[in-house]
Amino acid sequence: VPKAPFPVSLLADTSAAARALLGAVLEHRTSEGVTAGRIVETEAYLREDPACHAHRGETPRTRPMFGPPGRAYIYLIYGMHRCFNVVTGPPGVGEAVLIRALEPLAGLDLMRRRRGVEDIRNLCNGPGKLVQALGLGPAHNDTSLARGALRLLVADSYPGGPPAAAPLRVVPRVGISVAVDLPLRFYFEGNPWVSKPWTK
DNA sequence: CTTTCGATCCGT
DNA sequence: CGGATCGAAAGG
Repeated sequence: VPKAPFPVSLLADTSAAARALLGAVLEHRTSEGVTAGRIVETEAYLREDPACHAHRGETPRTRPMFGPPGRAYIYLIYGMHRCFNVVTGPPGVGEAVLIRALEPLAGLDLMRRRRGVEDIRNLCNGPGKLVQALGLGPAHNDTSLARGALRLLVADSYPGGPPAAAPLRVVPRVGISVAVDLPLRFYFEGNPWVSKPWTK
């Protein structure tokens, strides 16, 4: 099965992209091995959205968000974790889709080693967790997802097949303090790999 | 320059 | 429920 890159044309509209990315595969190849997972939970962050890092304009940190779609935006949060985004929208518009959870597909033992946990359910069910499981870091920030060690692929082109069909859930986002009611979080109902946000 | 605080996770 | 841990961004 040839591995096809995820069509960048599907990233033009950020909300639609957040939906379209459900089922796509994120794969990272390193000397340690290959890790990959299917995207099962996303959040859209928009230009006129106060919860969006790029809302107050372009800064050194948010620069990747203003670049062309199909690249990575990875940032440090709480001084210890990192979050991975797919840059979306036209160049010059600071928008992106946060990847919140993956269904582990490949390299599970490597993921376990990197995460320091055994339970498969705790490998990629959170934005910080999946970054750690895939071994992503600052070096991947602002890199292309079309080619290279970190790739975004269409679901059908990856061993494991496409995701099962289920009702789409569109609900408020997790962990933000502004624009808390915008329905910009996407996942399929009943998917067991979706994160379980901390009730705080 | 100083202070604040976050698109999180984990152990208790 | 509190702590870790640090840099970006806001405030003075």
